[in-house]
Amino acid sequence: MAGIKDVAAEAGVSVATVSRVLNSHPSVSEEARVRVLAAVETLGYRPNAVARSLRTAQTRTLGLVISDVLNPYFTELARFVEEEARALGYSVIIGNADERPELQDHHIRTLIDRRIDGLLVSPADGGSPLMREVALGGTPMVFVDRWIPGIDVPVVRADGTGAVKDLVAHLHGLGHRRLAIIAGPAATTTGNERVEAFRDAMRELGLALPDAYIGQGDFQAASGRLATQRFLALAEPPEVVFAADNLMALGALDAIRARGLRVPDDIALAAFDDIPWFVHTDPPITAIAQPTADLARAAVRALADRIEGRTPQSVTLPARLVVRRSCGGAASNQRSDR
Amino acid sequence: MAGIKDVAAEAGVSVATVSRVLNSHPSVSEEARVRVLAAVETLGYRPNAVARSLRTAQTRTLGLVISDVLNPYFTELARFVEEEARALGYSVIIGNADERPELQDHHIRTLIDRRIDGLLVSPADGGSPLMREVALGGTPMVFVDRWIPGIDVPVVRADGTGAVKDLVAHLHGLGHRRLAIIAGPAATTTGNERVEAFRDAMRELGLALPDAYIGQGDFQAASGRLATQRFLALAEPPEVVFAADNLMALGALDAIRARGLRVPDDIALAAFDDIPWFVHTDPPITAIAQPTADLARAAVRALADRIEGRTPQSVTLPARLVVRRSCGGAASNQRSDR
DNA sequence: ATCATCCGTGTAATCGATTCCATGGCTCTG
DNA sequence: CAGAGCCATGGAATCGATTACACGGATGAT
Repeated sequence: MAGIKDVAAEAGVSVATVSRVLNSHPSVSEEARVRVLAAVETLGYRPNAVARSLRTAQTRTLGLVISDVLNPYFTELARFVEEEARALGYSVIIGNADERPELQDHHIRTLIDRRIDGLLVSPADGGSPLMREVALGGTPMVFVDRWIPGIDVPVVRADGTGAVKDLVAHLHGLGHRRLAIIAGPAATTTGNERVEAFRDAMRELGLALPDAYIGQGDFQAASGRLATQRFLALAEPPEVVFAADNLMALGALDAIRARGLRVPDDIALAAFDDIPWFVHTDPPITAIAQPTADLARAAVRALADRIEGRTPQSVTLPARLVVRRSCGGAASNQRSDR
Repeated sequence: MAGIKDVAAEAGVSVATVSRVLNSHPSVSEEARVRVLAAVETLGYRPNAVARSLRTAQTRTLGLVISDVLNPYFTELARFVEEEARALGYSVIIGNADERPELQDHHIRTLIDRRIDGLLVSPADGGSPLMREVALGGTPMVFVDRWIPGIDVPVVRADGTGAVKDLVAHLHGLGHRRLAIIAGPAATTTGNERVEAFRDAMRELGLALPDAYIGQGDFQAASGRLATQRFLALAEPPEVVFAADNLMALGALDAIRARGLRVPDDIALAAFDDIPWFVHTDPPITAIAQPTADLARAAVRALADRIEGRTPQSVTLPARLVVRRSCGGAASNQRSDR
């Protein structure tokens, strides 16, 4: 593969001049420029990004570590992150932690070794020593969706409290009183916040959230299934199950079906995170939608700000309730999404 | 950040010795080894992968260019590709082409510039000049799922002909005679092959596939919706719609619902590509499942073979039919997947 | 005892770019 | 017309690793 030296030889100039042309440095004569460009063209020269990175100490690459690529919410997030990063001239390397802290650490380490310019993380746990070290070590970093208290890094996330309040009011209005929730891992912020928001919203309406109505999940479908089986086995099962993410909602749906029950007639179901498939399930599922694209864009911009010496800002955007048929009532096939 | 020189100084040896220890070169005294390791530990030294790559001319990174990350089939593929690559000591950079050839070219170019060791591609089109050039240029490359005729590169894919035949027999057995298909883009191999397999299977049963029953899609939901609307507007609409991928099936489901029809009573539906969500749609959708994990593993291994000087092999694995309720008949909620 | 081998180690070249500094020619100014 | 300043350019240092080569000392064979 042709190098800068070959181009210099072909154009009859020095490598310094070639480099200047390629980086549009002002001090280059028009004649040299055209000669270099012609040489680049005939040789099909492409600069070696590895060599350039070594010298300039920047890779124009961002690392994105997410907890589960198979979760459509994160897939979508990743897609928009890449889009915005590309617009800003960065590439993205995605690391899938699969909700496993040690895998998360593995990815963070390789990304750092590769000298990525910045790191976007949705932590799978409450904070590995490594993550703290990296943040303190000066690597530009931004948390997205989830964050870790005590690590001083900008956070870009959605605030679901308003939407959860709307949801609880909606359920209350439909006559439901016994509401249960499948929580996410206690080690994640989203795992806790959603339960708290739910509990608060219920309290405001004078409803209690007994411990038996709090299932412990891990953001995976199987845990949603299990938690729901427990709910259904209670002497007084809940009238509504609210899953803290979309995969657990699917597990819940499974468990309900397996029990021979029907949604929403026998039991209602709602989920945090709206995904396209919820329109097509039986029945379509009422969900809380996050502004995924905006979150992704804001996160990338915050990270780019940090990298390029500007002051990054934490961003919190509101989530909103999308009512479908899974909780009963008249709300029908409305095109409330997209 | 500490460099190899700092480690050498700390350990009281030369950089060469440090490098030897780190690369487990045999000619190092036990004493030097422990001293270097200790120095590495106290300094928290991590080798700079960029510098190493420049010198060794390998990045231990694979590029994966897929046509649509939001398509669960490709998401899953990407996830298993990363898993296998990691097991083999490679990182993966994913490029999402969004079914747009120019975006695909962009990703290929940046990946080449970054000197990835090999490229895994599921081409979005019939073959850009760039792709041909890269393949000819000696970059190790493997096609996965889709491929480009005329480019001599190993192909790892699923063969759906058997499963399609099973599907058509299943439909025929249920009494369906007017079968329609929503095809993928003609520029993709999967777009054509699936139609051909369908047509052949029908012919064997003495059925014709009229042009009006071939919808042109682009593997996106919207195109499935459109094609289905056309089918339903025909004087004699089909009894079955078979979508060549999962997103178009979803679009078809939308169109059928919008028309006020019911699946499978009014019209049957089946899809190529099985995804977890198909279990939860209304009704669960009969689909042709690809062995995604095996495909991903085979593709990565073929690429690693090529990179490491062994002879890579093309691999074709059979897809299989998973019967659910969307085509009618007795096939019920069976757990036929996973 | 002598010479060849081998082993552990260090010095320096190398990968392919960017960039500091020196240089020579030119223009501008006083 | 001389000195200052600027511009285009090239030579060489540099980034942080790997590795070819040289070298001295120890070991083994004859």
